[in-house]
Amino acid sequence: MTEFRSNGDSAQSAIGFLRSTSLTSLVQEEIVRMILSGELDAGAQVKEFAIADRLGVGRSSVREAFRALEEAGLVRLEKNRGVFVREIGDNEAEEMYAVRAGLDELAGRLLAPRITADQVDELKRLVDDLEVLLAPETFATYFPLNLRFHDRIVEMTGNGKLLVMYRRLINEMHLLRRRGLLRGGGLLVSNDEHRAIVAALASRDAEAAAAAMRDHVRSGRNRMMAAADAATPRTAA
Amino acid sequence: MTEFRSNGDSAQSAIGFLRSTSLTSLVQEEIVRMILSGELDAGAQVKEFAIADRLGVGRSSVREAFRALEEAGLVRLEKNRGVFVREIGDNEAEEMYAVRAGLDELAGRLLAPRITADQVDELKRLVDDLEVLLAPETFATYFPLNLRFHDRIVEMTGNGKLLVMYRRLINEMHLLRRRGLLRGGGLLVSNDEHRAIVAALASRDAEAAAAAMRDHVRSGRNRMMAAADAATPRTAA
DNA sequence: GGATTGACGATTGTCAACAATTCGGCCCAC
DNA sequence: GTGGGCCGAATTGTTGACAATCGTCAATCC
Repeated sequence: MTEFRSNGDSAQSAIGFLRSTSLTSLVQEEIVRMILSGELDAGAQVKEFAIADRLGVGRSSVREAFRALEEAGLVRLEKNRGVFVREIGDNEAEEMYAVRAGLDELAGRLLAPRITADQVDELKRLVDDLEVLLAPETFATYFPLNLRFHDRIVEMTGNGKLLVMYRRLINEMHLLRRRGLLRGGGLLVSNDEHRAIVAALASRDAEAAAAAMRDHVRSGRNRMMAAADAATPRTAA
Repeated sequence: MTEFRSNGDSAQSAIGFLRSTSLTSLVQEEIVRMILSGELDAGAQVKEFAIADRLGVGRSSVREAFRALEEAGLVRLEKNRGVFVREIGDNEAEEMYAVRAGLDELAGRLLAPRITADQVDELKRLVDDLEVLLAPETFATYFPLNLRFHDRIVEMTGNGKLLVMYRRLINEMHLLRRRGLLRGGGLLVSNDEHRAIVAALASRDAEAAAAAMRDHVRSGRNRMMAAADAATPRTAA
C-alpha cells in the first residue's frame, strides 16, 4: 500500500509519505497485519512493551495504536489488565453475517446499474481464477482471492463510505472463532454462486444483483455454522 | 449512561466504573459531546493542550482519545498540523445517505418478523410525541426525538453489531455541512413517513418494512439536498 | 490441609520534559 | 513594492520516568 519507486517521482511519494505517516499509523498497520495473518491469535494478550520494543518505538505510539484498533473492533482493552485480540462468539458471528448480507446486498444494488463492460470482464476473470484454485493444495491462495473478489465488487460501487464500513467488518470477521474451518473447506462449493453474482451484475438488474449477493452471504453463513456444528456437535451420535 | 445513585448499591457501581473507565474514555466522550452539541464546529481545529488543560488531564490521554475519534470518523488528524473536526462534503453526504438507507432497510427487514406488540406501542407513542413537537417553537426538541425513534428501531432488532455501525454513521452525519438547514425545517413533513414505517412493522411484513425505511431515508436525503440547493443556488435567477 | 494475607514482579495509566515541525511576522535585498 | 529568507512562538511528535494496579507465590494462621 505504501511502496516507493526508484524513479523520478519517488520524491513526491516520499514527501506525501512523511507528511501523512506517523509512528502510530505504522504501529497500527503492523498490529493489524499480525492479527490478520494469525500471528496473534484471537484472545491472545498483546503487551505494550513487547510491541514497542520489537518495533523500536515508545510505548505511547503503541498505546495510541491500541485505541484506534479498539475503535476498529480488532482488540479489546481491559483497564489495568491489558489489551487482547478480540474473539467473536457465535452470537456476534450471526449478527455480523446479517450486517454483511445487508452491505453486500446494497453493493449489488448500487453496482448493477453502473457496472461497465470492463468491470464485468474483470470479475469474470476473478471467478475463473478462483475456479483454478479450488484444488486442495492451492486452497491457501483461494481464500485471499475470494476476499479480493468481494472487495472489488464493493469498491466498484464508487461508494467510499460503504467500502470503509465493509472492509472494517470483513477485518473483524477474521476473528471468528471457527475461522479455520472456513478456510479449510467450508467455502469450497461457492464458486457457482460467484458466477451467479457476476451474471446478475452483468444483466444490470439491481434487484437480481442484490438478491444474488444476499443469498451468497447467507450460504456462507450456513456453511460456516454447519462446519462449526460438525466440529463441536451439541448432541453426540 | 454512567450515573451514580446515593443508595446502597453505589459502591458496586463505583467499582465497576473505576474498573472500566479510563481518563481517555472520559476525554473521548467529552469531545464527542462537544462535537455533537455544536460546541466544536465542523472544520474547527482542536488543540491538544487546550482540551488537556480544560479537563485537567495530561496530553497523552487526549492524544489517545484523538486516535479513537479518528477511527470513528469524527476528526481528521494531520501530522504536525493538528486535529480538525471532520467536514463532510456533498459527495460523501450522498454516500452516507446511501449506506444509511441500506442499514435502515436491513433494520426494518430484521425487526418486522420479531417485533412485539409492546414495541409497536412504544414506536406509536414516539410518533405521537413527534407530532406534538412539529410546532416551530418546539422544533429544537423534535430533532433529538426523531433520532431516538430511528435509534430505537435499530436497537429493537437485537443486532448489536448493526446498532454500533448505525450509531457511528449517524454520529458522522451530524457533521454534514448543511446540517443546520436540516434541523431548521427540512424534515418537517416527515412524520407521515414515520407512521408508515410503524404500520409496516406492525404488519410483520419484512419487505414492506424494509421499503418504508428505505423510502424514508431517501426522502430525507432529497429534503436535505433541496434545502442545500436553496441555500447555495448553482444558477442565479 | 486449606484459606487468608502480605510482598514482589510485571504490566499498565498518567504525566512532564525534550525534540521536531509548522506557521506567521519581520527584515532585508532587489 | 515585492519576493525571499530568517527567526521565534506555538503546536505537535516522541520518549522516558513515576505512580498505580494486578496476578502470583510463598509464608502464616486457623
